[in-house]
Amino acid sequence: MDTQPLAVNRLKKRREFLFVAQGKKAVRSSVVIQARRRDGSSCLYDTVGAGFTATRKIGGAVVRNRCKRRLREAARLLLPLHGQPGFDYVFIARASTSAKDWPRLMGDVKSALVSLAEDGAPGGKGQTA
RNA sequence: UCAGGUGGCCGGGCGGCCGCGGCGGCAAGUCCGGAAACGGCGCCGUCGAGGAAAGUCCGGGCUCCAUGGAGACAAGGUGCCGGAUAACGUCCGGCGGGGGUGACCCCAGGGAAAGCGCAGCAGAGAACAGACCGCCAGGCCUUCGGGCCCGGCAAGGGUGAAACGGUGCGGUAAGAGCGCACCGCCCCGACCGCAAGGAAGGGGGCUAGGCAAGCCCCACCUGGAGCAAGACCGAAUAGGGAUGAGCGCGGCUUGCCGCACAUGUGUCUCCGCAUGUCAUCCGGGUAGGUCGCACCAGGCCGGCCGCAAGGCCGGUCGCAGAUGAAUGGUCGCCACCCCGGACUCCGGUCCGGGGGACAGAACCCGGCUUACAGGCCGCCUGAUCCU
Repeated sequence: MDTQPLAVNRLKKRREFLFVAQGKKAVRSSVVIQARRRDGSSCLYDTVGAGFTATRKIGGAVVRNRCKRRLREAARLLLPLHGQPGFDYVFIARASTSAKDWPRLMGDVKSALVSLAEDGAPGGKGQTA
């Protein structure tokens, strides 16, 4: 239980997204979050990774950009508090992400992160599968 | 004032709190990530989406590939004339045709006496037309309603997208450009215009049809692919080359096979298994990284030329550069619009609630097309009112 804020770095490569997609996921009405523990060899245990996705199904480029920005802001505020060190997260926008009230969107993100942390390993040592 | 036409412009503003990307300056460490290439970390300043950034439909710049020159053919595109432009299928000014009382709007608008082809249905007849109903003279018959035969005709009806000129008068048995007037059409055409084209006037009794967005003919244009272009740097693994060291025998297809041998391993032998080279360097090159990458057919202001598109000259400004993709998230206030309520000196005031479109640069320009809440300005037209 470290109380220090975690450093967040962005996932940018396609293979990183595919890797995280093999992990657990938590579904809320305005967001889907996937999480997976990174490989032990190259792991930095004081950081978390974050990536953002909005499919074409959500809307045009304007809507998808807005969804990713809102999720990015939510992740910036919540991930250092509720993310698990050594894990990578992928935030997937849903149809209601762009129009959801900001406090409710934050609530969805927070509860999804918390349930992923409980599900996963107490103390950060559990299996990813 | 109402209705309409047309050209242009805007696409909310201000402020908290938190955050992102570029550039410049200062400051930098035995710092962080990475094998490396390279990237990152602090502070200050500054800049940071659109009129369509969209669709990717044209035209260029730029890059690589191909290419001796010229022509022919094929394929695709363009299609009145003149101008603008780097260029265009764009723009401007004209011409012709069509629509509208008008401002104005719309038009793929070359060629149908080069050739082929097409015209469904309806209708009597549709391309060197045709006679169903109908009209008329004569003959015959008659139950006096009309019918039949032979000939003349195409005015009227009806069909159609289109029926081989229209209206009127004359003419005739009935009719017909048969004759005449006007309109239309065809041919010639002084003169005007750079041209498309216009056109006074003259002649012709009317014949010459439509579709080229069916093929075609004519004129002109076009090499291909695209910034994931392309250039540079550059792991691991496999394979290639060079040098040095190592290297037994036999076979041949000359770098492979077989045997032997060597090395490693299990305590040693037999036997079994594995390897048959090692070191250094070079080149190509994947993941990855850097450049390309933002200063130009540039914006604004003024002057001159031009009806205009636009051109020339001078001044001034520096104006996004991301790459799982920055330019934001959130909360207030104001302005605008709509709805409800209250008050009112009928102009508004106050309170509450709601709304703000289409849409996100991706190498860069010039256009086109399409989408769009709401709003502003100029000019013009037609009504109506007042002076």
